[in-house]
Parts: sequence; C-alpha cells; structure tokens
Amino acid sequence: MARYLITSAIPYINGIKHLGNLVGSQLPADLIARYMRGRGHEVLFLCATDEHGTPAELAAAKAGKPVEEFCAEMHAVQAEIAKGFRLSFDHFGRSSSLQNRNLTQHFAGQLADNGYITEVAEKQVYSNADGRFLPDRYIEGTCPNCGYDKARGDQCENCTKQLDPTDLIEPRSAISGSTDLEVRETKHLYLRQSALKGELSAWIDSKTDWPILTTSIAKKWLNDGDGLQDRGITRDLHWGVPVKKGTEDWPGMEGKVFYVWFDAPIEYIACAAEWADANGKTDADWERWWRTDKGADDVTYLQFMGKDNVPFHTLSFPATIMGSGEPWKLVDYIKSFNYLNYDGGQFSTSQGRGIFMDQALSILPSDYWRWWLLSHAPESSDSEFTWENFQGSVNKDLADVLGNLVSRVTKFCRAKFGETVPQGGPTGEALIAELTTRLRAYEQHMQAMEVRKAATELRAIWVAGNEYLQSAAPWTVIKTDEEAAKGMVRLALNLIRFYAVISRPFIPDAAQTMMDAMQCDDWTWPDDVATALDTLKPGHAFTVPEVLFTKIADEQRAEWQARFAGIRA
RNA sequence: GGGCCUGUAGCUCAAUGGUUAGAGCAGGGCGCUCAUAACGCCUUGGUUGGGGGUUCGAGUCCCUCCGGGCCUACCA
Repeated sequence: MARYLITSAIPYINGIKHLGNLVGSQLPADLIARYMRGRGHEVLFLCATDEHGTPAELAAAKAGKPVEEFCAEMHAVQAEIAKGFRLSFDHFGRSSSLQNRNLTQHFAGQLADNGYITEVAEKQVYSNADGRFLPDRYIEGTCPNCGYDKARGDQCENCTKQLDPTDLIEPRSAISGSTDLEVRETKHLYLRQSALKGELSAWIDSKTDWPILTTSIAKKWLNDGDGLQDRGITRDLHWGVPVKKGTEDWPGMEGKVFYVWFDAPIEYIACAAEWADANGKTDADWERWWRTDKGADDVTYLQFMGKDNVPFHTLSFPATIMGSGEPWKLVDYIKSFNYLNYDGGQFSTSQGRGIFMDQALSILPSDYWRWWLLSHAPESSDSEFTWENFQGSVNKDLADVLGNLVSRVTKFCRAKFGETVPQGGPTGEALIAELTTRLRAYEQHMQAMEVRKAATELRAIWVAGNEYLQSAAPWTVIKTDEEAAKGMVRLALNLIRFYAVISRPFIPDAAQTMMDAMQCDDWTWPDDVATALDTLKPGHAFTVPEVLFTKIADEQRAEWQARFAGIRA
C-alpha cells in the first residue's frame, strides 16, 4: 500500500466557480483520489478556499458585509457545491485559518533568517477616495498607444501593449472612478527567488515525466530575459495574513499583509493541520504527510491545477519550501490542464458566461457532469463544451451503454429466474480475457493520470458487457439450455458489481446505485477479473434499480442552451 | 514584440520517426428482441492547415506562411 497526498488548486473565495474551473483542478484531483483509495492506497486529499486579496475585499464591500463574514459565507457555499459534485476532500479548509496564518508567518521568518527576503522601496498608486493602494489592473485610463479609453494599468486590452500605470492618460480608480490618485512610496518584502534559481532549475530538470504544459511554463519563467525574478510577497491591504517574522513583529511592515500567492500554497500544508484539528488528530498525524523527517518519505505528492497556476506551483511555492531550510515535502507530480471553452468562446466569471457549478447541479445530477467533463478534460489543448456534444455523450455513454446494460440484465433475470442470482454453468472465458486486458490498460492510464484515455478505456469495458450479452444471447439459449442461460445471467449480474467498483472514480453516485441494487458492499478492486466476477454467489438477492441515467431530450437541451447563452442572472 | 501550446474524418479525439493514419459519435446497411426506440455486426468518410526541406521512411523532426489559444511576473 502506497501513500498519496493529493491537492487541488484552491478556488478563489470570490463567487461560484464555473465548469472550466472545476475540470481544471478539483474534479481530476477527485478522480485520482478516489481511484487511489479504490486501489487500497492511503490517501489524504485536500482543498480549501483562497480567501485573501483585493477582489475579496471589494466583493465584500459590494455585498455590504465585513470581509470575514463574506468569506465565511462563501466558503460554506463552495463547500456545499463541492459536496454536490461529490468531491471527496478529506478536508476543505480555508486560507484564512489560524493554522495558515501561523504557518505563513513561520515560513516568512525562516526565509528571512536564511537570507531569502529583501526589503524593497517602491512607488505605487494610491487612491485617496478609495483609501487604498491600487494594484496596476485596478487603474483605468486612456491608452497612450492606441487611445482606448478603458486601458488597464498593466496592459491595454485593445492593443495588448504592456503599460505602467503612470503611462495612462487621465488615470482613474477602477473601483470608484475617482481621479484623485497619487504616487506614494511604500516598502515591501521580496522573496529572493533569483538566489534559488539554480536549485529550482535542477529540480525542474529532474522532472522529465511531467506534462509539457507544466515544465515549459516553469522553464520560461526560469530562463526568460534576465531569468527568474524576485517576487513581492507583501501588500498594502487589510485582509490577509499580517506580516510577521515568525511570531515576532516585523519593523517597518506594520499594517501590511502577505500577498495571497504567498499564503495560498502554504494553505496546502496548513489544510492538513486543519484536517488533523477538525478530526481530533495530533500534529504527528498531519506531519507524517508533509515532513520528510517525520514520516513523509514514502508519500507521493500530486498537485492538480489549471495552467494559470503553474508558475506559482513550480517556482514560488517550491522556492518557499527550499528557502525555509526545513524538510517539507516537495511536489512529485504536477498535473496541469488547459482551459475549457464554452460554445465558441470562453467561460467567463466576470461576464457570467457559461455554466456555473450551482447551475449545473440544478439541472442534472453530478455524475452527468463528472462523466462529460472528465472524458473531455482539456489535457493536451483547450477543449470545447457544446450542448450537442454533452447531450450526445451523456445519452450514448451513460444511458445507452451503461445504464441500459444494467436494465436489460436485471430485468431479464427478474422475469425469468426471479430476483436472486441463479445457479448456472461456467461461461465467459473470452469476456474475462478481454476485461483483464482492458482493466490493466485502464489502471495504467489512471496511474499516469491520463484522464481522457482512462475514460475511453472504461467506456470500452462497459461496451464489452453488451457485446458479451449479445453474443451469448441468454434469451435464446434459455429455450434449449436453461442451465447455460443461468450461468450467463449470473456472470452479467456480477458484471454490474464489477462495473460499480471500477467506475466509481468517475461516477460515484451511479456506482453506489449499482452496488446497492446488487445488495452488496464489496468494493474490493478486481485484481483478478475471474474472481471478481464470481463474487455474487447463486441465491444472492438483488433488486432492479431505477433507471440509472435519464436521457437528455432535444427540447431540454435547447432550453438550457438558450438559458445559459447570455448573462448569469 | 517575445515564449510556449495547438491545427488529423461532419463533430470530439488517438497514433515511442516505421505495415494500408485509427477510435467514439453522427451518416448508411444488416441482425437481435432481454433492455431506457435500447444492444450487436458490417460500412461510407482523410491531399494529417498551405508550401518547402532532412530521411530508406514524416501526422511526428527542421524552415516558412496561415489560423486558434495561453503566458508575459501588482488579478487570482
């Protein structure tokens, strides 16, 4: 038995995420977590909400609530939706937790002690009307290059020219519209990533099996221009982890907080501590997942994220760990994803375009979404959601191939032999051979985290069941050889339980329904297919389940297509 | 501007430089009647974005052009 630490990129607190966010991190992480558990491995699967930063402050203000209250509410909302999608986190934490505050301050202190922190005085735009410093992109004005009047302080969206906020003509606050802006000097802490460049490069170079998407982004940042740059890790905000050097005050840093991207990955660690605290466990219980000097040597650590998160996970966070000089576990494999597009354009949180997680669950059960999203995961390039494709996949794969198989087997048996597994002769050698080959391929794809290929193989395994029934034809055989027909049906009933076990990572609810119908609770992974298909013995009672998957009708599809075309209400 | 990814059948995708470029869906035909009008079998469909090059051999490697996308360090 191996041990797997699995983390999903932590979703930002601000609002409900769309299906593109889901398929890029939480969902594939859940797939692998469930699979590894199914294989009998010890798994700690962690996720959290990323709560600090300017957008959270602004959203809270807009909602007329204290930011702490806003975040607590949104965390509860996201936790509920995660449950709805059956995301099997061992703990769903919060980056604003006390554990993360302490740990973030601890790391900063370690980094400072080891000489990896420098203080930099810089000039930044301050808005008197808003009473806050403005990040570059929160300043708008006219582009000096093309004259576009909604250019942002970091870049003009119209002509794509990179800008400095002071370049803008007639700059104004994007928050209040105020033009009462001034440039102030402020001091910030920088993480000296440049001093760790060699170590980071060697580490990245050693990861030859990582997705190209992951390593190419890391190498770009390492080698582009002057190489890896130091990064500011503090901000002039109220909402965040107060800047401290361990437990000591940090002179000159009063009133400042750490940058969200400094404390967010540390939450992966703090979340394990939250998990321990929430479950009456000791420090040793979580440290054995994270400290290589306290038992984490045999842990394999897998991270899942969208491509926009890659620089922070390949460089900044590892730099934090390396620079601490402490034996924290570094990630072993980073699975990164491209983006999911929606009907010819992008999913957009700000424009409310596409399907959001709560909306998805309001129209169809989670398994429908899980299956489509995972079997179309944007692994090698951006992929595209269309309602036609979704309807086709769900109806064909889930309803026709798998759902109908369960129906035909259980109903045939009930009609001919009653609701118990019949006694019959041996059968199905060819099927067992095929399933064995395909199951091994499925396992390899899951181990390699090739999500699409795993889904394809799983579907082929379902199809094999229909092929078997069609060629065995118990409905014909029963007329001349009842014993043989009974053997076929017994095998087919066992096939349902077998499918429940191996399909559970993709479609946990349907798997549970299938298992319940077989009145069984044996989720043992089928290392030997022949043995697995002999689990339900003659005389074992079963029930005919409700239809596993209802098909999506054309009218429904058209209605949803229209409903989600425009702006989110 | 720079870097990276990507372009393969109507659609969604496969193919360590090595047989005749393969699957699923959609389309066509046949079979079956247990089943959610479901299932199975057979089948149509390709100048691998264009052009050039390297090689005994290129979807794959190189150059170039065209299209799509992402990143470019103070959003997260």
